Amino acid sequence: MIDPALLRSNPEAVRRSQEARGNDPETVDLAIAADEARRAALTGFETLRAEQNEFGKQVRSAPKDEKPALIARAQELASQVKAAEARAKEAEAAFETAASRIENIVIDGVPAGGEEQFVTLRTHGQIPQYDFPPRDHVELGELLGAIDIQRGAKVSGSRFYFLRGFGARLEIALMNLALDHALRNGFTPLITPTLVRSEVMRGTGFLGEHADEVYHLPADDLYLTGTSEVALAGYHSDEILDLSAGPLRYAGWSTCYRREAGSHGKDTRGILRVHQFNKLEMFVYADPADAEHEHERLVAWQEEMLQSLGLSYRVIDVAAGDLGSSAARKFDIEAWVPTQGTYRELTSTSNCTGYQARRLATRYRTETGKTAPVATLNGTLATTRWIVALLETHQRADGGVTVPEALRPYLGGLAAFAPEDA
RNA sequence: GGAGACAUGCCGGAGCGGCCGAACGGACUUCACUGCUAAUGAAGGGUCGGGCUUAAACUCGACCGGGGGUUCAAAUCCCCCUGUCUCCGCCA
Repeated sequence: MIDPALLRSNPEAVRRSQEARGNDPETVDLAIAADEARRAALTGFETLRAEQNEFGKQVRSAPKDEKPALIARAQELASQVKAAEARAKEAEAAFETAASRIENIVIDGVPAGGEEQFVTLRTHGQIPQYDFPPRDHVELGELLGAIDIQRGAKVSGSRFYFLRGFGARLEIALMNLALDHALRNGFTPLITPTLVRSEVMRGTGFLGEHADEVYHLPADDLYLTGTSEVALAGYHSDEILDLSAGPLRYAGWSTCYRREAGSHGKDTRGILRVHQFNKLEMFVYADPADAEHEHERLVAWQEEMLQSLGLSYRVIDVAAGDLGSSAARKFDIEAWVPTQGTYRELTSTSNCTGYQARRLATRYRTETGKTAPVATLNGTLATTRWIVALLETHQRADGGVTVPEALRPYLGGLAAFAPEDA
């Protein structure tokens, strides 16, 4: 939710942001008009209401014989108030609709334009070279008995899979490595519900344009979350947080469910794009003044993870037109996937400033004692998808895979896994 | 699955349809007292929005789980929803 005060005080900035995202800047003028109409309707209602309240006091203290006349007059007033209140509610709803078309204000420096207009901030690691034809993760997964896609499809359909043996252990190890990394950096682990009520799904903005990405269970009117961000964002809704000791950092561990409705034919091979996977997600409630620094910290922690796993990657500043509606800036880290000859997204971290928190009424107390929306940030610390880059990057000519040192303690010291171990 | 009770501010807990933004306690903040702490005394409070403002102050409206309704007037009466708890049954 956009800050209505900003809409009034600096409509130009809002217009610029909408343009950078490729949205119609006219949405801003419509929202401003709706805001004015809303305030006018509200003032009308409140004036009448004040009159009615005053009248009520007279009725109470009037002598008995004067009461009938007063009540007759009061009845008229009551119907006027009722009508004015209905108008005010309508105007309020109209404003909310208009305001919802305005996405979060993009931070200065974010590249304008669409998906292809991202800026590469830095790259890390050499692009790995092999003196044998590298196998893709599906082939490696089969050789190692680690990934079973055929049976995944048999049991649940396309984009489902079994992780088995080394693959299953690898995912758990990866999640545990990430969890320990989070713990060292002061995160509180949280295992979140993956089914949420419609209000929470709506409040976190996932039932907007991307509603068809979300699994819905109509019998119970519950939604399966595509990321623990949903539950983590809802966790402190309607609360005033104490941020005096620094930001509140949570590491949410959950299974994630995505319909992938708009991506038919895309990444159909393997486990790159699936309906169900696990993810360890960082989620931070921060003072808005500290949000951009915190965002840098989140990227840094993500990079530490990828580096410790020996993956080559680039960090990109995602273009405005490719940001989610709540994000003011987003950094993706894409790891090199040898058999695809390109970088693929492994992590994503967004700074949502106060946009998400305003709608969820998550506030903190400023120095003056007033409340203001907190800034929320999120970022991936590990997901199932990482297995793709891990297997492919660390493969050997015999189809075996070297385990990065950081992961070994989580695999009972295992340094490598070969087809004959399967 | 069946039956019932409850939902009030940071917490506990009152609350005849108008005198209730809400008693009383506790916590908290400020001040006083005390060499310090503790204790004691006094005072003060919430949230959201509108108006007016650089801001504060001021002022108006709304908020007693959520949504409707009755009424001139609802924390209070009625209906629906959600949640919590208790008992019985069932399953583990």
